[in-house]
Amino acid sequence: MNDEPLVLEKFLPYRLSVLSNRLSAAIAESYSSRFGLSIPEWRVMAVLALNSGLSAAEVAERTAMDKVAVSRAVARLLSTGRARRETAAGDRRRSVLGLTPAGQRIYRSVAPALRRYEAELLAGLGADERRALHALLQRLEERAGRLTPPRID
Amino acid sequence: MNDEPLVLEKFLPYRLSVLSNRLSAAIAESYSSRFGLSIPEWRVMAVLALNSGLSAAEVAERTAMDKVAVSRAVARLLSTGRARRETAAGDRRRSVLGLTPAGQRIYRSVAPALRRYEAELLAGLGADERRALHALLQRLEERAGRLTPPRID
DNA sequence: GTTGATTAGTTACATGTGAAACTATTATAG
DNA sequence: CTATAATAGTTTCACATGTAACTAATCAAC
Repeated sequence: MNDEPLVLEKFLPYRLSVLSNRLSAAIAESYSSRFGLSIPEWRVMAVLALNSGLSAAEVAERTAMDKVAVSRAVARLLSTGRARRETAAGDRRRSVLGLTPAGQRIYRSVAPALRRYEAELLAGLGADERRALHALLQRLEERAGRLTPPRID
Repeated sequence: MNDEPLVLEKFLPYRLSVLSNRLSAAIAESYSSRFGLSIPEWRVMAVLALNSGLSAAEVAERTAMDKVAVSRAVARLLSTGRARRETAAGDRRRSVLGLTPAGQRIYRSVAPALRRYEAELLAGLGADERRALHALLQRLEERAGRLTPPRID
């Protein structure tokens, strides 16, 4: 039905991957060089900053990370004094996570820089274009969730 | 100037990362389970299929991979009989890469499935929306290239 | 042409990552 | 209750990946 060749540079998933990797690398470099944070650590911090008291599994949900990655990121945040952990009263399997004051300070230092960066990235777009981008991404996200994976004959 | 919290789920680089990882994982699963190809191997194949005779460095450019990743992917493609390599006449450092017939068969089997997948992904969008998406991505790509990295005070 | 600098590509090392196995705790079935 | 299953989180192992060091070939300068 469609026999055109697959040109990598025009293939949407590839373009998203390249763009995303560029952005992530630039962003990660900033907080890694300043605070020695990895991407998983920063994601956990970003979620805990606004949702104190989550369990590891809940953090995993909201960061799109798997539980192993969360476990490791939390372990490092604990050992560097940036997160705290208690055991949930009533279910001693569950942990109750939060940032320490030191962790909160780091978050308040990193978050605005990343928001500025995002703002610069979007600076070329008008309000309508931003809305369009937002809507398009949302449609793609939904659709990606439902889609049946590629089937190679 | 802007003190709103950074909500991960609304942060553009994060959204792109999650979407891109979902798509890449679904796609990679298909050719990995069918042919044992890794993402780097597939990318190299996709480029060589349409540009036979490239050197490793040229492949690296077009796939946005670094030279080490290309070297390893090529090594595996050679050992599995899917790529061939000669030494460039006139510059014996340079390699001249291409797919073997076996590699071409795999490409012709995988590429249409991925194009169908992309088509399904875009099926919800009208022609105008696709153009808008294309244009927006292009603007973001350009801008990401120029942008100064986030500066944390 | 010999020396030093560059370029192409590979190898080594240290670290990151995912899948599966494991521990501890809680829930469910009988 | 007791036994079995399910859940939260950690650890282990094998493998992937990035950085830096390395080898080989070419280029540039003299």
